[in-house]
Parts: sequence; C-alpha cells; structure tokens
Amino acid sequence: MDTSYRFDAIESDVQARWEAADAFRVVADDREKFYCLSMFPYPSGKLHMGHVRNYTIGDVISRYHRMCGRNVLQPMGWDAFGLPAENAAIKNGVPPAKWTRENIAAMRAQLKQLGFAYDWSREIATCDPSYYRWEQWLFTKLFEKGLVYRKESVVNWDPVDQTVLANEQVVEGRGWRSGALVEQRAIPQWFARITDYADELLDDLDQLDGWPEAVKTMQANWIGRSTGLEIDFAVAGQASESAEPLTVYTTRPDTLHGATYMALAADHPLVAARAATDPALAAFCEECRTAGTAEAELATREKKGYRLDIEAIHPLSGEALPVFVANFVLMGYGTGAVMSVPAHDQRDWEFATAYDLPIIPVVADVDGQAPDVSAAAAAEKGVLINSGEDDGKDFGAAFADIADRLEARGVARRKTQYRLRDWGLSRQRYWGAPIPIIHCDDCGPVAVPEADLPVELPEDVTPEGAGSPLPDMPEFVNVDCPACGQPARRETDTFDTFMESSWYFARFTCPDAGAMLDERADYWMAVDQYIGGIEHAILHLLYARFFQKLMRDVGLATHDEPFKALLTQGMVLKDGAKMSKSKGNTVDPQTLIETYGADTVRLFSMFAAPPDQSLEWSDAGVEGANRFLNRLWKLVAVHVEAGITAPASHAEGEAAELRRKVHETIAKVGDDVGRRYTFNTAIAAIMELVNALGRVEAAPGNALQAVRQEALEAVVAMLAPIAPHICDALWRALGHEGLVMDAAWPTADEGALVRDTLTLVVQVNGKVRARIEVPADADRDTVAETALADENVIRHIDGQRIKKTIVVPGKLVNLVV
RNA sequence: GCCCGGGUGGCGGAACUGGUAGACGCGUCGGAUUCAAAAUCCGAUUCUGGUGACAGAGUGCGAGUUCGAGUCUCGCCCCGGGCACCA
Repeated sequence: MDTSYRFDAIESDVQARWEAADAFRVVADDREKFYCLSMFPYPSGKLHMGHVRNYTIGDVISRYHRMCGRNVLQPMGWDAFGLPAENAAIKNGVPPAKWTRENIAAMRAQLKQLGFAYDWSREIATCDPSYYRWEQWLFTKLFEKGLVYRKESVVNWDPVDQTVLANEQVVEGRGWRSGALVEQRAIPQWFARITDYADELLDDLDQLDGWPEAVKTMQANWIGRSTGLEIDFAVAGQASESAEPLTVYTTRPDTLHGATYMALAADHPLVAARAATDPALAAFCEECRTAGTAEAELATREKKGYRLDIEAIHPLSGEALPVFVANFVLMGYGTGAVMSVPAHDQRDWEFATAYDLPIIPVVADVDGQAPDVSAAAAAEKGVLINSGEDDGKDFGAAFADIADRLEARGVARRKTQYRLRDWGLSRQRYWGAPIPIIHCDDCGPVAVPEADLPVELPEDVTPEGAGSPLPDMPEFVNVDCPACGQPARRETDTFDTFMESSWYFARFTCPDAGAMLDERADYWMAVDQYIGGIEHAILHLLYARFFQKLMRDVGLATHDEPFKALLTQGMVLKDGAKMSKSKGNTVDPQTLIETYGADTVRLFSMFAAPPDQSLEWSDAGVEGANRFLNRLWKLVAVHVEAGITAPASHAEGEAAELRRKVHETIAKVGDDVGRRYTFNTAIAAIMELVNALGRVEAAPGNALQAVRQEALEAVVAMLAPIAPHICDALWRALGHEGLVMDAAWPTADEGALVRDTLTLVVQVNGKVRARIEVPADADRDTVAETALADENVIRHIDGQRIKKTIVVPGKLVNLVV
C-alpha cells in the first residue's frame, strides 16, 4: 500500500467503481425505504459553497441510511426556469435555453466530481416540456375545479423599458436598468386558491414532528389565522348620504370604544369615486400607488393621510369620526379600510400623533390604571375602561358582548380571517412554463385540452430586455379556440417558478411516468428527510405543502404532507459576511477540489459547524481537514504494513481500555450522525479516536493489533458517508472486498463500554474544588465520604457546618456550607 | 416595522435533559528532525496573579430563579433570515 495519500488517483478510481456497479440506481423493493432529498439548484453556472454544503449534508445522511440497510433514494435535478437566464440572454445574446442547458452540464460534472450518491437516471430539468406539461395539466384540472381564477393585481411597471419588473429589479423605487420611476399597474393575472387550504396548511403543521419549531412557527404566523369581527360603519357627510357603509375587520373589537378615526386604502371604491372630483385627492392617491406594496416598506414608511369630507358613524357611540385615505392601508389586504384605535395600536398611534387626532385609552394596564399613551400605544389586552356599559370586562367578555350587540343590530359579523393571500401564478416573462390557457372573444379563457399539452415554450429565442418576446410571436399567440374553433389568442404569461419546485420531489419517484405521477410515488413518498436553506422556510415550503394537497385531491397522491423531516441549512460565510461577487469574498469549490480533493472539501464542510448554523469558511481549516485524511491514510498504511488480522471481539487490560474508547466513539458517532445530525461533533470524536490510535504501539500478534484492526474498520466505516472515496480505498486496504457503503454501519458492544471507576467533580458552594475517583457502583454515602476526605475540599469547607450535600450520580458532588 | 433565529478563547466551534465552560480543528509560541527550509512529529496555549500547588474573573449587556445558569425567566444591545415577482 502506498504510504502517501494521493486523492486524485483514489477519487477517480473509486468513482469509476461506483459507475461500473451502477451503485446508486434504486428501484422499489421490500426493504424499508428512505427518501433523502436536497433542494435542487438553480443552474446558475457553477456550484457555490452553499451547494457543496447542502449536498454534502444530504449525501452523508443518504449514505448513512444505506449502511443501516435501507433502500435509499437520493435524486438530483435542476430548477431550470427563472430570471437569471433572461438576464444572461440580455447581457450575452445567448438564448436562455442554451445558456441553461450548458450550465446544467457544467454543474452536473461538478456534482459527480464531489462524489454524491445520486440516482442520475432520475434527473429532471424543469424547463423540459416532458416535466412542465404535467403542471400545465394540473393547472387545467384546477381550472375545472375553480381552484384557479383570474383577477386584477398590481405589478411593478417600468415605463421606459415597457416591462414588468420583479421586486429585486426595483432599486429605491426605480427600474434597475432604465432608472425610471417604477409605477404600479393593475393587470389581470391567475391566482391559486391557497386560502381555501389555509386551515389544513395550518392544522397539519402539528403532524410535522421532524420539522424545526422555528419553521413551523414562521409558517403559522404567515398563514395568520385570526378570529375577529367585521364591523360596518355608516357613512355620513355632505355629498354621500346614500353611500354604502364602510366595512372593517378587527381582531380587537374590545377596543372599539377607543376608535377615533378611520383609514381607507387609496384604491378603495369610495375613495376612487371622490377622487374623480377632487384633484388633490387624486394626486395623493397617485402618490400612494407609486410607492410599492412590499410589506416591509409599508410598515416603515412615513405615515401620510388625506382627510376626506365624509365621516363614519361609530356603531356604539353614534359619534361622527373623521375618515382619511392613508398610505399604509392597502386594498388587497382585508377590506381596504381600518378602524383606528390609536391608544392601542402603534401604527394608528403614529398616524394620530402626526395628524393631531384624539387618543383615548380604553384598556387598562396590569395595575388597572389608564395606560400612559403619551409616547407609544399600549397593545396589551386588559380590562376595559372609558367604555361605558363595557367597563370592567376583560378581553373575552368584551369581545363576546360587543359582537353579540352589533350582530343583533345586523352591523357586524364574527369572522375568521387569514393573513395568507392567494398565490399569484402569472409572470410576464419569457423563461418559464407557458400558462395553458387560450383567450377567446366569445368563450373567455379556455383551458388547453389535455391532448394539446404540453404548450411548448419556443426555445430558439433571445430576449433583448423590452419584456417577454412571447406576445410578439404570432406563431405562438395565434391559435383556434378549443371550445368554438374561432381564432383566439394564447395566454403569453408564464408560471411563477415556484410552480416547478412545488412538485419535483414527487416526480423524482417516477420521472418517466406517462402521467403526472404513478404508483411508484406511493412507495417512495413522503420525503423522509428534506434539506435546504432556511431562506425557503416560508414560500417554497408552503407552496410545496399546498401542491401535495392539490395532487392528493385530484387523486394522484396519498400523503397529506410531502416532507416528514426538514433540515434547514445555515449560510456559508467568508469573513463574517455572505459570499457574493460584489463583496469579492467568494470561494470557488472547484479550485479547492482540485487542490485538496473532494473528500477534504466534504470533510471540512461537515466539520466547520453544525448544519443548521451559519458556516464561516476558512482556507486554513481546509488544510487541517486534509492533514487529518493524510494522517488517517498513514495510520492505516502502518497498520497494514504490520499485518492485517481479524478484528478484536474482546480485550483485556490496556487493550480493553483502547477498545472501550473505540466503542464509546461508535456509540457517540452513531448518535451524532443518525439522530442529532451534528456531523461536526461526530468528526471530532473520530479524530480523537484516530489520535489515540496513533499513540498505540501495536505489533503483529499483539492484543492491541486486533483492537487496532477493529478500530480502523470502525473509523473507516463511520467516516465513509462523509469522505467516501478515501474510505472506500482504505476499506479494501484493511482486507475487505467490495464497497464500504455496502458494509454495515458499526454498532457499539455494550460489554466494551463498562467502567470500573468514575471520575466525579467535587464542588463546595457550587465551585469546583477537586476531582475524585470512585468505584462505578459506589452509593451516595461512599461518594460523599470520599469527597469529604479530599485535602482541597477540607481546606475550603474550613470547619464550617455542611448544610446540604447534593450528589448527581456519575457527575458531581456539591457540598453547601 | 412585523415574524423567526443567533451572539462562548486570537479564530471556527464543543458543552445533547439546569451539573467539570472551552472537546475537536485552526492559528500562535516552544522543541525534535533538517546544512537550511517546506512537510512531518512532540509539547504549551481563556484572561489575571503566583516558580508552583492554587486562587480570582469569565459564555453580547443588565436584573432574576436555583445548592448550582452558556443552558431557564424578564428587560435591553448587536448580527443574520423572511416579508408574497431573486431562487
């Protein structure tokens, strides 16, 4: 055996063996299945460190479960539609299809170089018509069921480039290329009724035991189910005696007595009507419209309003309240009108302070006093004050009584509402899956019949920046209506790319199925472990959960939830910041693989931090990982030189001590890899064992030689999921045939773990003063006596009376004086 | 602004259920090897005082609960993720 570690020869040799054995192709069988999925990448051109980390985590988990005897599916594919391909086309004049497919080829080669155990026979690229035809098909089914619909919705419009911009293309209110002030335009778009599934999406979070609590909390808050009251405020005013009442929704009807004004969205019908005759109001509404609708911006922008010449009648007091148009109220959220209670809502408080409106506290603080609202609103619930007949009631009683009285008068309704909004599916872009709809003057929007699917995206096109080229392509647009046969127009919007990523996990189980899914999905689904970035905690994961339920409800799937367990990976940082080209702090995995080999890169990625935390990249740390593999290689070489033997199955004396370390390590690594997913501590434990083995003087026939054989076999097997190439080579060097990934994951020998004595810590008043050695089976009194006999302990007790003795078995003794 | 995380030596991190703070790795310093260097190997390495045994301080800041708090509670500060058309 070569005494030096030559990663390049080893990695290409081992990868050739995997290839020859077709080692990662899987089909359903009668073993327990394990479906391990890492979020597929956008094919941007080459892998970045975030990918390497994500896919190494998935590969380690996959290979571990394989060694535990499970039938493991680990597929890979490409989230191939999206904006960057269009940007590249504009910049370089390359058609997005060509650019994307070249990127896929390059990144596939890199993934193979890293040695990930993917079943490549299942590879999917979402830009292939054979893939997107099935989401087009599902869309037509949802259209039949009324689960998708068309409504007006605003987009960012660049008046110079004459195109719709994504939010990230709007920089400080201007188009990123043209620099023009971006306008908000309402256009008809397709929406999916995700709100019909809001209750199920919320309630089923309880089933997801394998998900981080943080992600479940974020999703629950995003869905935002609330129970409240919808209240009608009659309108009074010079010109609008006959106006419809203003309807608001509130979760705090207990504060109704404190409502001192109302605020309306600029797009509220009542406002629009008045703006026609009031140029100043029209100008204010225009200003509101150009301001953008991102929630963050809405929440932080300076509160501005415009007083209308109407008043709203308070449903309890009959008082006339002023009515404003406000720039922080949006028509798309709730009813487009809010009742404002400045004493108990911070946003209302800020507006009231700016416009000098009354702030009347109606909920007492914890001491039963009127809260101080001179500096901020008091949002906490409490007992009512300044509320007439409702004084003294708590939140629940006040809510119930006020709701009952208003409902009896027919001016309010109890209502459950959601923060979640329906999912806008339309994008006015080229590089996406065409929405399978044909617009007919007589029949309206008609779904493309199943026989005509897929609606293929013309690929030989290079967008030049002035919006999607599709509307300008008569051969794409002009089509006969499937219903009446008259000339009609094809829809030119494409799907949101979240559509493709909402069901790829299911398609991987049957990538060549002649339907969206087939019976193979029933065997492999649900995904047992899903791994991806925390940035997808809400949108992608919520849409995927929604799609799973849609597929179930059209009879294609049996599971309610797509992902049993979720691991959210932290970001990869360099110098404390996210790697980015603009900061110039990127690290190219390719260079590292060429310098140190895939195993070193994989090892360091897993060693530097636990998977769910951010990882600080360190070139010096990579060298350390490489050094460890070198040491391991040499250790095995020295052992093999001395002669391989049968592994030990028991040991005495010095050898027993080493053997205990071996089995302690096996127990710890099994727990860290299999349960905790803390690969960093698993690697640390393996390093400790390797360090200990390096100190052993073993000779042929020596009892230590057999223990070392046992230990090295365990080390190589346990490290194999992380550094699979070197371990595969070492496995054979240790005298085995075949691939290490077909070996069984090591199990600890309980008998080897037994200790005769334990080291306990002795504290006096909680401070460590000594360490004592006691028999493992010593009782409380023996332990306490031994502790009291220690010299340093006696000194610190200093003759004082011992008030309390706390003995924590196996850990410590605390003497309180 | 709102929702969700995080903050521990010079650095990445460990401490899993309230029980030895700093495992493992990096870096640094000292030594071995070498003509010399690289590589490799051995040793030291939280800070302060002490030759030392040892003592004191210490987990973003401030309080609290407890025999005992990095871990639990309350209030702050800072950093990161998400906020619906980036993926």
